[in-house]
Amino acid sequence: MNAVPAADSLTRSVEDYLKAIYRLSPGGEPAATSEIAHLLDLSAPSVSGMIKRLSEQGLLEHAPYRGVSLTAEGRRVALRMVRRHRVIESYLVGWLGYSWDAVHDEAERLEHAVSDELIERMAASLGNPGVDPHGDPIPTAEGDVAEVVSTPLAELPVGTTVAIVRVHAADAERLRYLAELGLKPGAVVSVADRRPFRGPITVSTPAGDRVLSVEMAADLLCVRQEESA
Amino acid sequence: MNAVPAADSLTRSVEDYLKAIYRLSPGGEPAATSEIAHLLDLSAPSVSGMIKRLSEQGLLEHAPYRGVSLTAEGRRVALRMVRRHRVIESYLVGWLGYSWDAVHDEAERLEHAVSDELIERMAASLGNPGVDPHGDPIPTAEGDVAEVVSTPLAELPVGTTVAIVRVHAADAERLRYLAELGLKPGAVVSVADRRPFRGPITVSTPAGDRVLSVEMAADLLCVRQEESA
DNA sequence: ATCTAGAGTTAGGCTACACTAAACTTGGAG
DNA sequence: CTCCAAGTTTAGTGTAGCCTAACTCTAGAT
Repeated sequence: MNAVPAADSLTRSVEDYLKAIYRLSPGGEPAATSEIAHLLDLSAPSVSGMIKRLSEQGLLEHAPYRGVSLTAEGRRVALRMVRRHRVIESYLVGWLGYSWDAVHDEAERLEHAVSDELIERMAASLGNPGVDPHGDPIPTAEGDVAEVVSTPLAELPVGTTVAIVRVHAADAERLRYLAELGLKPGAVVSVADRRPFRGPITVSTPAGDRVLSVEMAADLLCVRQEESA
Repeated sequence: MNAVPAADSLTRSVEDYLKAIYRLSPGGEPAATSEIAHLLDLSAPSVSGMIKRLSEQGLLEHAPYRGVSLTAEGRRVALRMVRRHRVIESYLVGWLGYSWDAVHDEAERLEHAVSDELIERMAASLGNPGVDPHGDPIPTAEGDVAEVVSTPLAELPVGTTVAIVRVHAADAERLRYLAELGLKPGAVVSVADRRPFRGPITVSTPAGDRVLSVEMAADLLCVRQEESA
């Protein structure tokens, strides 16, 4: 009745730890125990214990009191999980009518259960997209990520015209709100006004002006748009 | 990062036990510890221990040394898992190009990870089918199962014309072989010959005659076909 | 140069779920 | 009616992964 690959068979927990550490070390610099604990909603000692086990397994490099970083193998596993997560999110939005604010939890559970086969079939049926519904790049099956250099809208000067390429809002409510405002990946907007002292930012969109807090604008990653014509 | 329903939160193991017990008590009569152990590939003491826990949780009725049966609540959970399993199998075949012999393991893992929401969306996108690719009935979200009364092809007399409604082969190889022979749910066949002493059975199909062992024929569940014209 | 707050680790404990070995029930054979 | 084999349960362990409490290290303030 049961017949799971089992060869590698990393547990859900292990996969979550590796993914979290990957998230926390964008450049490869070590991640702190407390950061991991906070991200995974666990106690610091639990994380300490798991770090020890994963180091012994060769998935992490641990300098006590100095933080952890992924080994090549750990990074491979983490990227595999990220690919899974983003392919699943894309599939749910693309084929099953989910909205982009509702896919995270589902993907969080499914990413541990799907086979590589299924992920590849999902990706293929979507035309092997390069980014997920939030604009986050989907690593290839070989583990390559195409990171686009982008700037938070919050840091752009007045007058700039940009395309939103990525939306990093954590929670569903924000995502829903941003979608209502038309602020999704692909949208072309320009910064119309910025109030001082971290005051609200006004952006012009094809559908009208929107006023955003700085925190909200920090979630919108943009690339400068070439002026056409 | 994690936000799973959690309210009910039965573990994978528990879900597997309940599903196994459901499978073993088609009529509600108790299932034996050893049968459960065999089906789940566990030791008998492990099963005994779990039975105790699940009885305390009100999911099982346990008469020591006499076997276990599901409570109403246990049955509800089991049927939910069966629905999940069969909807997933149907979806993989219907939309992701899987063949019917390749879906079992995938469904076995996914059934524990999907949300009710996703199952309903999958079912809807298939037009809420009543049976899965093997012809097994899919319980409704409310927990009703429409069992069709069927007879194993192995028990039919020569001359009978039947429609195959359900194929119970356990392993992928057999399923692949049967598919090659055109012996799938929906196929209309008639029993052309039966050799004595559990000898081979010959069935006529639109695509030609097929010779099957009794064991193979026992996997093909059929309903008598009304003679038309 | 020292002290101390805060981060990190170790110690010890708990639950879920598996295992083997040993003890117990049951029902059928004699 | 007794005995035994098969099946079941109890007893005792082990591992994964979590927790709290207590201890240790590091780095910044004085």
